[in-house]
Amino acid sequence: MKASQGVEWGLHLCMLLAFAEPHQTVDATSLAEYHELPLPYLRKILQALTRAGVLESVAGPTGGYRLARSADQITFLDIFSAVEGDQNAFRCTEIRQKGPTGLDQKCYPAACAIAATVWAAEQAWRDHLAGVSLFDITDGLTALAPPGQHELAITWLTKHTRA
Amino acid sequence: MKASQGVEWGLHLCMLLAFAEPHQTVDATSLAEYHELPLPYLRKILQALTRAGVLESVAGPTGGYRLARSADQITFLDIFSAVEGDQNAFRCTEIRQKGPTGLDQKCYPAACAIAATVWAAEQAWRDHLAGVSLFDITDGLTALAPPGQHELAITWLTKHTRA
DNA sequence: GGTAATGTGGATATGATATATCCACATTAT
DNA sequence: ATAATGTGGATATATCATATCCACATTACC
Repeated sequence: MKASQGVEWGLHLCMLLAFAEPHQTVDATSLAEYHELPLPYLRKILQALTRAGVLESVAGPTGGYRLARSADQITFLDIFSAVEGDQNAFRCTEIRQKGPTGLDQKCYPAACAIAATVWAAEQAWRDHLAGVSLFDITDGLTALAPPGQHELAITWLTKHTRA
Repeated sequence: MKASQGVEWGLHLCMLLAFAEPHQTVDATSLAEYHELPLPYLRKILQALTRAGVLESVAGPTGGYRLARSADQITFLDIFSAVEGDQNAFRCTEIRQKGPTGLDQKCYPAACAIAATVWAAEQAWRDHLAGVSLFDITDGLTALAPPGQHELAITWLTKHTRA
């Protein structure tokens, strides 16, 4: 089981944008350079985050991306779901209904107990991700002893943000 | 993010074997027929479960597979890890160290806060899976109103188990 | 000891999906 | 009008899950 690279990119880039001033945007090219990511594919990730309502996009010469709401209102689950989709990782194909002991479909009113158990575990995972916001991390980072990377990030942002 | 089919197969087949008498084995061909699974690939899954110590294999004409220990000592996590491996789904590639604000590697004594957060969520998921054993499910199934599928399974087992 | 039935491990083929790229178009500041 | 930007579709490539086969080791039975 493997999460896509885009999740890591999305989390780090949203974290970066959380340090920017509200309403200011950063263009995709700058974002790609910041973490040395392939620009064409990164655009897909940014579009997914925009469609999901995590980011806002602004077209035009001074356009770019910014958080769609305040950092404390964006959770890790929001970003994860935006990139990966919200399908369960475990897919029940109802193999219990197959084979020599399989019964007619109407004999299975309740969900497969095995699938239900695994899905409950996935819910625990989602609950944890939903409990952490971008602000929770930025807040923790600024509490670390300088010179921290977040200060470099803020300096970098002053050169790459547009009104 | 997607879990492999083998996990579903492993869970259902271990559940089936939990209904068998201790020391009795079921051969791979019968197991494949029970859920209409492709035999050659199923063998790989059974081998993985055996390597991980979830199942025991017996070679020879009356050979086959059986649980390596009692059903209450085998958790969903045991089976999941046996098939999927124990790597984290989220892979941190340390993109924080790359780009214009990247620092020398020795400047990063602590783990990436983003990766740590996601991995903590994965741990919550594992904790949940580790808290459910095969016995927990079989015990719940036999409490359901008959005629239940587990009774058909037990009948089927009497014709496909070997001493 | 021979034979047949089983599991094991390696090699390989196939298919699905993530990753990556490109292009025509819409939007907007200057 | 021009240039810089984001959008969406189409497509190529790479990676991994899925699936299959084969030579071999093990063991019950004759």
